[in-house]
Amino acid sequence: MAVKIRNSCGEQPTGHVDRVKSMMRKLDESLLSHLAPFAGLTRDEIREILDQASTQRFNAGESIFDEGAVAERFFLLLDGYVRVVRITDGGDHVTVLHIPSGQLFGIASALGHTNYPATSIAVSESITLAWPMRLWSDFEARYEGFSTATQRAVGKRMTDMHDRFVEMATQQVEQRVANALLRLINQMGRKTDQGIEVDFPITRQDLSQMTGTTLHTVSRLLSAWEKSGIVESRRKHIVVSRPQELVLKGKPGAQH
Amino acid sequence: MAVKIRNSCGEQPTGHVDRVKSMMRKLDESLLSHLAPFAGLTRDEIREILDQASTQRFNAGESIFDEGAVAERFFLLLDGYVRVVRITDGGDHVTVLHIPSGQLFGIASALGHTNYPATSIAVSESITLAWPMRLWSDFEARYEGFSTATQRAVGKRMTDMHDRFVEMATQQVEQRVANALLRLINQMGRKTDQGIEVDFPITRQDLSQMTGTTLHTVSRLLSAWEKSGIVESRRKHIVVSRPQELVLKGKPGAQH
DNA sequence: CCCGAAGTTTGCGAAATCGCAAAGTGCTGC
DNA sequence: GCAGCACTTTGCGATTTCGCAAACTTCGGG
Repeated sequence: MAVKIRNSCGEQPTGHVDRVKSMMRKLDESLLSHLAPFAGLTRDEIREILDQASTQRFNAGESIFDEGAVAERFFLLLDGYVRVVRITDGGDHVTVLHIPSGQLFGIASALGHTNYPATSIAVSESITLAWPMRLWSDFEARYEGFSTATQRAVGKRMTDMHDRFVEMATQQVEQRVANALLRLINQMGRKTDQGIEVDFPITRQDLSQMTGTTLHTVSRLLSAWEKSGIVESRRKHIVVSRPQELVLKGKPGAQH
Repeated sequence: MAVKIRNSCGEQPTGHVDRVKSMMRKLDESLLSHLAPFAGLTRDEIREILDQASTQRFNAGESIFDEGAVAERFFLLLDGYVRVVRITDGGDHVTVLHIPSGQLFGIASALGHTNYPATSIAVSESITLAWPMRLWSDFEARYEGFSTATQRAVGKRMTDMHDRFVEMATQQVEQRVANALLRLINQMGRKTDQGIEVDFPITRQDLSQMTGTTLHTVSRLLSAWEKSGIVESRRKHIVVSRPQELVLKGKPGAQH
């Protein structure tokens, strides 16, 4: 095994950039072949799909599309992470959803929409493929399983949303934050020596926007958890060292 | 204009029962022809669809299907109202959604599910049509527009859900309850002399389960609003007499 | 006609969470 | 190497909302 190069505190492993560069050079069929919406398609079909796609790179913090804009394109996240947010009249940001790489997003057509219902922002450097939205119905008609796979994806997001809604309606802040963090490390976590780390830069404010609380309260909770040895955190980094104990915090009736 | 017969306080108008009876007798093509999923289909197609359906009647409070059960059938609500709830480990009930008549529900297949993700309960006497779930893909394939219409319906429920999530994350209880009540009278309201009444029996507890609060708090809010002349309520009945003022209560920064 | 169940109201103290303020800390660019 | 900005921490009082308790009201059934 290669010796790990420790880069200046908290950067993505060097592998990332290389991967990105290679993606930008050529679009390999194998990029898509193992993803649910394209599983089972022939090499030629995938080639066809790739040839119609445009690649794009986004820096962390860059917006990919904005709420209300006409939905001209739909996207596949090849690498990185994307956050979907809604902004209220009062200016509050609420994070509706996180997209890990490999998933479609901005799929307004799958929901019968002509405009994007929310804003998408890259939370770490991200690479996307994008297709003109008019191809959506072609894809559904032409490619076996595409439609089913996207339905399933929509269904999953729907039930996730319900889960979070129920959580918001019934649990208190500590439980909500604990569960949000657990979801993050489950779906977008990276193993480290000290535990599982959220795989993109994340602030207290970000967490508060996912859970409907304030950055202050999140800070207090993380401090408390850090004292109990459940998490370790640095600026924009959160490592969960004892996930099982965090699970307890996420359940109603947990001890304090 | 006919003189309105005032029936014993708060019952459904007599027309309801008659309508129900006539539905039970024969299934008329006109029942479906104006509903989005079936719009534009021929008389014969609708006949075909109706012939495969089974009709069922539910009393208020009766469960139509339960969370987790294998999704054997999908439903169309012909008359009445249905509430979709999730029940937490802690036993809390959270209302995810209300279905007005004319809409499909229990459409797990549209979301790629094999089991119902939530429980459905009739909140007033309700009549449903139901089809075996295996027909879902037939319907999608055979009937022009069915698929699109259901996608749109799913999309609408998705954005509604997002809206409510954002609301839950950012607004305080009074605003949430005000908005919930406004949605109820907009979508399932009935005009009366005193204002707009929620068209099915609804308790403080029900409202609290829609908004993530307690029946006590809802009671206090309704009492206050009643004092200001915004609503009038009797046991299980809520009439909004001044909707515009309720809209103000639903906005952040409203005066008290 | 009365009784019991279900739904509603209200008071009051307790708890959770916020909001504001101020200070600390780490990172980046120059 | 330093300045400035972004992010974080923490204290404390204010506010919202809950939780519990008790009484009241309405309705339907026997």
